[in-house]
Amino acid sequence: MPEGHTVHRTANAFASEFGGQQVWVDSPQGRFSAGAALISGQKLKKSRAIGKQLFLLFENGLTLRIHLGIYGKWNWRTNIEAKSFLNQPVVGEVRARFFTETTVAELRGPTVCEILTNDEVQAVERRLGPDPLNPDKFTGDPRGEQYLRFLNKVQRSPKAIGLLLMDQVVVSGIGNVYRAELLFRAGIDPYTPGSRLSEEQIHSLWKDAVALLKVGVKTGFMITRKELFTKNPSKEDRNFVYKRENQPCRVCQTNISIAIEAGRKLYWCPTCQR
DNA sequence: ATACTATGTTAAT
DNA sequence: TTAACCTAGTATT
Repeated sequence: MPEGHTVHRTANAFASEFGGQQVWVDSPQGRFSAGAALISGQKLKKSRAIGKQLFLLFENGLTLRIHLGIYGKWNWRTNIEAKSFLNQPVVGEVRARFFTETTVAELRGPTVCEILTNDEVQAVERRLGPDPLNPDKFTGDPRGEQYLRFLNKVQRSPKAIGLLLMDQVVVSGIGNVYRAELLFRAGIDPYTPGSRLSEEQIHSLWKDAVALLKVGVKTGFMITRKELFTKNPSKEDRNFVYKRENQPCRVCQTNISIAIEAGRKLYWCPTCQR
Protein backbone atom coordinates (compact mmCIF):
# COMPACT_ATOMS: atom_id res chain seq x y z
CA MET A 1 0.00 0.00 0.00
CA PRO A 2 2.22 2.68 -1.28
CA GLU A 3 2.51 6.19 -2.36
CA GLY A 4 5.43 7.06 -4.58
CA HIS A 5 8.14 6.94 -1.94
CA THR A 6 7.52 3.24 -1.22
CA VAL A 7 7.86 2.33 -4.86
CA HIS A 8 11.13 4.22 -5.20
CA ARG A 9 12.42 2.35 -2.18
CA THR A 10 11.45 -0.90 -3.82
CA ALA A 11 13.19 0.14 -7.04
CA ASN A 12 16.32 0.86 -5.01
CA ALA A 13 16.04 -2.48 -3.24
CA PHE A 14 15.80 -4.34 -6.54
CA ALA A 15 18.85 -2.49 -7.83
CA SER A 16 20.96 -3.29 -4.80
CA GLU A 17 19.74 -6.83 -4.11
CA PHE A 18 19.28 -8.08 -7.67
CA GLY A 19 20.96 -5.58 -10.01
CA GLY A 20 23.14 -7.27 -12.66
CA GLN A 21 22.36 -10.69 -11.26
CA GLN A 22 20.40 -13.62 -12.53
CA VAL A 23 17.00 -13.57 -10.83
CA TRP A 24 14.63 -16.50 -10.61
CA VAL A 25 10.92 -15.87 -10.64
CA ASP A 26 7.95 -18.10 -9.88
CA SER A 27 4.29 -17.68 -9.01
CA PRO A 28 3.06 -19.91 -6.17
CA GLN A 29 -0.45 -18.54 -6.65
CA GLY A 30 -0.28 -19.36 -10.36
CA ARG A 31 -1.65 -16.11 -11.73
CA PHE A 32 1.76 -14.96 -12.91
CA SER A 33 3.18 -18.29 -14.04
CA ALA A 34 3.28 -17.40 -17.72
CA GLY A 35 4.95 -14.05 -17.07
CA ALA A 36 7.45 -15.56 -14.65
CA ALA A 37 8.55 -18.04 -17.30
CA LEU A 38 9.45 -15.16 -19.63
CA ILE A 39 11.95 -13.57 -17.24
CA SER A 40 13.06 -16.25 -14.79
CA GLY A 41 16.81 -16.73 -14.93
CA GLN A 42 17.41 -13.45 -16.77
CA LYS A 43 19.77 -10.83 -15.41
CA LEU A 44 18.14 -7.70 -14.01
CA LYS A 45 19.44 -4.86 -16.10
CA LYS A 46 17.62 -1.86 -14.67
CA SER A 47 15.17 -1.07 -11.88
CA ARG A 48 13.29 2.20 -11.74
CA ALA A 49 10.09 3.83 -10.51
CA ILE A 50 7.82 6.42 -11.99
CA GLY A 51 5.25 7.52 -9.46
CA LYS A 52 3.58 4.39 -8.11
CA GLN A 53 4.79 2.15 -10.92
CA LEU A 54 7.83 -0.10 -10.79
CA PHE A 55 9.67 -1.09 -13.96
CA LEU A 56 12.16 -3.95 -13.98
CA LEU A 57 14.10 -4.33 -17.21
CA PHE A 58 15.66 -7.72 -17.88
CA GLU A 59 18.51 -8.66 -20.17
CA ASN A 60 16.22 -10.18 -22.79
CA GLY A 61 14.62 -6.75 -23.30
CA LEU A 62 11.37 -7.49 -21.49
CA THR A 63 10.11 -5.26 -18.71
CA LEU A 64 8.07 -6.28 -15.73
CA ARG A 65 5.64 -3.57 -14.67
CA ILE A 66 4.23 -3.73 -11.16
CA HIS A 67 1.62 -1.51 -9.56
CA LEU A 68 0.67 -2.39 -6.00
CA GLY A 69 -2.73 -0.73 -6.08
CA ILE A 70 -4.30 -0.34 -2.67
CA TYR A 71 -3.58 -3.84 -1.34
CA GLY A 72 -0.26 -4.83 -2.83
CA LYS A 73 2.69 -5.59 -0.59
CA TRP A 74 6.31 -6.69 -0.72
CA ASN A 75 7.97 -8.99 1.74
CA TRP A 76 11.78 -9.05 1.58
CA ARG A 77 14.06 -11.70 3.01
CA THR A 78 17.71 -10.81 2.65
CA ASN A 79 20.87 -12.61 3.71
CA ILE A 80 19.09 -15.90 4.11
CA GLU A 81 19.48 -19.40 2.73
CA ALA A 82 16.87 -18.87 0.03
CA LYS A 83 16.58 -22.56 -0.76
CA SER A 84 15.34 -23.51 2.69
CA PHE A 85 12.95 -20.57 2.81
CA LEU A 86 11.49 -21.53 -0.55
CA ASN A 87 10.99 -25.10 0.60
CA GLN A 88 8.72 -24.01 3.42
CA PRO A 89 4.98 -23.82 2.78
CA VAL A 90 3.85 -20.61 1.06
CA VAL A 91 1.94 -18.25 3.33
CA GLY A 92 -0.99 -16.41 1.74
CA GLU A 93 -1.63 -15.48 -1.87
CA VAL A 94 1.85 -14.97 -3.26
CA ARG A 95 1.57 -13.69 -6.82
CA ALA A 96 5.28 -13.79 -7.50
CA ARG A 97 8.60 -14.58 -5.85
CA PHE A 98 11.93 -13.17 -7.00
CA PHE A 99 15.02 -14.88 -5.68
CA THR A 100 18.73 -15.52 -5.77
CA GLU A 101 20.74 -17.81 -3.45
CA THR A 102 20.45 -15.38 -0.55
CA THR A 103 17.49 -13.09 -1.20
CA VAL A 104 13.76 -13.58 -1.69
CA ALA A 105 11.20 -10.90 -2.49
CA GLU A 106 7.57 -11.96 -2.27
CA LEU A 107 4.80 -9.99 -3.95
CA ARG A 108 1.19 -10.17 -2.79
CA GLY A 109 -1.97 -8.51 -4.08
CA PRO A 110 -0.72 -6.20 -6.85
CA THR A 111 -3.17 -4.54 -9.18
CA VAL A 112 -0.72 -4.93 -12.05
CA CYS A 113 2.04 -7.47 -12.57
CA GLU A 114 2.69 -7.87 -16.26
CA ILE A 115 5.42 -8.29 -18.85
CA LEU A 116 5.78 -5.47 -21.37
CA THR A 117 7.79 -4.80 -24.51
CA ASN A 118 9.68 -1.52 -24.84
CA ASP A 119 6.90 0.01 -26.89
CA GLU A 120 4.36 -0.88 -24.27
CA VAL A 121 6.57 0.60 -21.56
CA GLN A 122 6.77 3.85 -23.48
CA ALA A 123 2.99 3.93 -23.84
CA VAL A 124 2.65 3.70 -20.07
CA GLU A 125 5.30 6.39 -19.57
CA ARG A 126 3.48 8.76 -21.88
CA ARG A 127 0.39 8.80 -19.73
CA LEU A 128 2.24 9.38 -16.45
CA GLY A 129 2.60 12.90 -15.11
CA PRO A 130 5.86 14.28 -13.72
CA ASP A 131 7.24 12.53 -10.67
CA PRO A 132 8.55 14.81 -7.89
CA LEU A 133 11.10 12.12 -7.11
CA ASN A 134 12.50 12.23 -10.64
CA PRO A 135 12.73 16.00 -11.00
CA ASP A 136 15.20 17.29 -13.49
CA LYS A 137 17.98 15.23 -12.01
CA PHE A 138 20.69 16.59 -14.24
CA THR A 139 20.06 20.29 -13.91
CA GLY A 140 18.68 20.31 -10.38
CA ASP A 141 16.51 23.17 -11.57
CA PRO A 142 13.50 23.61 -9.26
CA ARG A 143 11.64 25.26 -12.10
CA GLY A 144 12.72 22.67 -14.65
CA GLU A 145 10.76 20.76 -17.22
CA GLN A 146 9.06 18.39 -14.76
CA TYR A 147 7.74 21.24 -12.68
CA LEU A 148 6.56 23.12 -15.76
CA ARG A 149 4.52 20.11 -16.85
CA PHE A 150 2.86 20.12 -13.43
CA LEU A 151 2.31 23.87 -13.50
CA ASN A 152 0.75 23.72 -16.92
CA LYS A 153 -1.71 20.98 -16.02
CA VAL A 154 -2.80 22.63 -12.78
CA GLN A 155 -3.09 26.16 -14.16
CA ARG A 156 -5.37 25.15 -17.00
CA SER A 157 -7.71 22.96 -14.98
CA PRO A 158 -11.02 23.99 -13.41
CA LYS A 159 -10.93 20.90 -11.20
CA ALA A 160 -10.29 21.13 -7.47
CA ILE A 161 -6.62 20.93 -6.49
CA GLY A 162 -7.59 18.14 -4.08
CA LEU A 163 -8.56 16.07 -7.11
CA LEU A 164 -5.67 17.18 -9.29
CA LEU A 165 -3.07 16.03 -6.79
CA MET A 166 -4.55 12.52 -6.94
CA ASP A 167 -4.56 12.45 -10.74
CA GLN A 168 -1.52 10.53 -11.98
CA VAL A 169 -1.66 12.41 -15.29
CA VAL A 170 -1.09 15.67 -13.43
CA VAL A 171 1.55 14.42 -11.02
CA SER A 172 2.61 10.85 -10.33
CA GLY A 173 3.42 9.38 -6.97
CA ILE A 174 1.12 11.41 -4.73
CA GLY A 175 -1.70 9.56 -2.99
CA ASN A 176 -4.28 10.18 -0.33
CA VAL A 177 -1.91 10.90 2.55
CA TYR A 178 0.45 13.28 0.77
CA ARG A 179 -2.51 14.99 -0.92
CA ALA A 180 -4.03 15.94 2.42
CA GLU A 181 -0.72 16.88 4.01
CA LEU A 182 0.61 18.93 1.09
CA LEU A 183 -2.53 21.03 1.00
CA PHE A 184 -2.45 21.58 4.74
CA ARG A 185 1.20 22.62 4.68
CA ALA A 186 0.50 25.02 1.84
CA GLY A 187 -2.58 26.42 3.60
CA ILE A 188 -4.71 25.73 0.54
CA ASP A 189 -8.39 24.78 0.60
CA PRO A 190 -8.66 21.42 -1.25
CA TYR A 191 -11.67 22.66 -3.20
CA THR A 192 -9.80 25.55 -4.84
CA PRO A 193 -9.80 25.10 -8.62
CA GLY A 194 -6.32 24.62 -10.07
CA SER A 195 -6.83 27.62 -12.34
CA ARG A 196 -7.39 29.87 -9.35
CA LEU A 197 -4.09 29.09 -7.65
CA SER A 198 -1.21 31.51 -8.01
CA GLU A 199 1.98 30.29 -9.64
CA GLU A 200 3.65 30.77 -6.31
CA GLN A 201 1.20 28.40 -4.65
CA ILE A 202 1.65 25.81 -7.37
CA HIS A 203 5.41 26.03 -7.11
CA SER A 204 5.31 25.67 -3.35
CA LEU A 205 3.16 22.54 -3.69
CA TRP A 206 5.68 21.05 -6.11
CA LYS A 207 8.70 21.92 -3.99
CA ASP A 208 7.03 20.53 -0.90
CA ALA A 209 6.10 17.32 -2.75
CA VAL A 210 9.76 16.88 -3.66
CA ALA A 211 10.80 17.47 -0.06
CA LEU A 212 8.18 15.25 1.58
CA LEU A 213 8.60 12.36 -0.84
CA LYS A 214 12.36 12.48 -0.24
CA VAL A 215 11.79 12.18 3.49
CA GLY A 216 9.54 9.23 2.70
CA VAL A 217 12.23 7.52 0.64
CA LYS A 218 14.80 8.11 3.33
CA THR A 219 12.77 7.02 6.35
CA GLY A 220 10.21 4.69 4.79
CA PHE A 221 7.45 6.64 6.53
CA MET A 222 5.20 9.46 5.42
CA ILE A 223 6.30 11.99 8.02
CA THR A 224 4.99 15.44 7.21
CA ARG A 225 5.63 17.37 10.42
CA LYS A 226 8.97 19.04 9.98
CA GLU A 227 9.94 18.91 13.62
CA LEU A 228 9.68 15.11 13.46
CA PHE A 229 11.61 14.52 10.22
CA THR A 230 14.64 13.14 12.02
CA LYS A 231 12.73 11.35 14.77
CA ASN A 232 10.83 8.11 14.54
CA PRO A 233 7.29 9.23 15.30
CA SER A 234 4.39 6.83 15.84
CA LYS A 235 1.69 6.62 13.20
CA GLU A 236 -0.62 8.95 15.12
CA ASP A 237 2.02 11.65 15.35
CA ARG A 238 3.36 11.69 11.81
CA ASN A 239 0.80 13.90 10.08
CA PHE A 240 -1.18 17.11 10.43
CA VAL A 241 -4.60 16.12 9.12
CA TYR A 242 -4.58 12.63 7.59
CA LYS A 243 -6.90 10.33 9.57
CA ARG A 244 -7.44 13.04 12.17
CA GLU A 245 -11.11 13.86 11.50
CA ASN A 246 -12.87 15.54 14.44
CA GLN A 247 -9.59 15.91 16.27
CA PRO A 248 -8.17 19.36 16.98
CA CYS A 249 -5.87 20.87 14.38
CA ARG A 250 -2.28 20.76 15.60
CA VAL A 251 -1.91 24.44 14.71
CA CYS A 252 -5.24 26.18 15.45
CA GLN A 253 -7.28 23.61 17.42
CA THR A 254 -10.19 23.68 14.95
CA ASN A 255 -11.62 20.21 14.42
CA ILE A 256 -10.26 18.55 11.29
CA SER A 257 -12.88 18.05 8.57
CA ILE A 258 -13.47 14.97 6.47
CA ALA A 259 -15.32 14.45 3.20
CA ILE A 260 -15.53 11.66 0.67
CA GLU A 261 -14.22 12.95 -2.63
CA ALA A 262 -14.02 10.68 -5.66
CA GLY A 263 -14.45 7.75 -3.31
CA ARG A 264 -11.49 8.65 -1.12
CA LYS A 265 -11.34 10.31 2.26
CA LEU A 266 -10.23 13.91 2.16
CA TYR A 267 -9.02 15.56 5.37
CA TRP A 268 -8.40 19.26 5.91
CA CYS A 269 -8.46 22.07 8.45
CA PRO A 270 -11.20 24.54 7.52
CA THR A 271 -9.40 27.32 9.40
CA CYS A 272 -5.81 26.89 8.26
CA GLN A 273 -6.77 26.09 4.67
CA ARG A 274 -8.71 28.74 2.83
C1' DA B 1 -17.13 -15.72 12.62
C1' DT B 2 -18.10 -11.56 10.41
C1' DA B 3 -17.33 -6.74 9.20
C1' DC B 4 -14.66 -3.06 8.11
C1' DT B 5 -10.55 -0.66 6.58
C1' DA B 6 -6.48 0.65 3.57
C1' DT B 7 -0.98 4.99 1.18
C1' DG B 8 -5.29 2.76 -5.94
C1' DT B 9 -7.15 2.62 -10.62
C1' DT B 10 -10.44 1.49 -14.18
C1' DA B 11 -14.81 0.67 -16.17
C1' DA B 12 -19.59 0.89 -15.99
C1' DT B 13 -23.75 3.58 -14.75
C1' DT C 1 -21.05 8.26 -8.51
C1' DT C 2 -20.63 3.45 -7.80
C1' DA C 3 -18.81 -1.07 -8.31
C1' DA C 4 -15.17 -4.08 -9.25
C1' DC C 5 -10.68 -5.66 -8.71
C1' DC C 6 -7.85 -8.13 -4.66
C1' DT C 7 -5.40 -9.14 -0.02
C1' DA C 8 -4.27 -8.82 4.90
C1' DG C 9 -4.80 -6.70 9.20
C1' DT C 10 -7.74 -4.96 12.65
C1' DA C 11 -12.14 -4.28 14.87
C1' DT C 12 -16.62 -5.90 16.11
C1' DT C 13 -20.03 -9.46 16.98
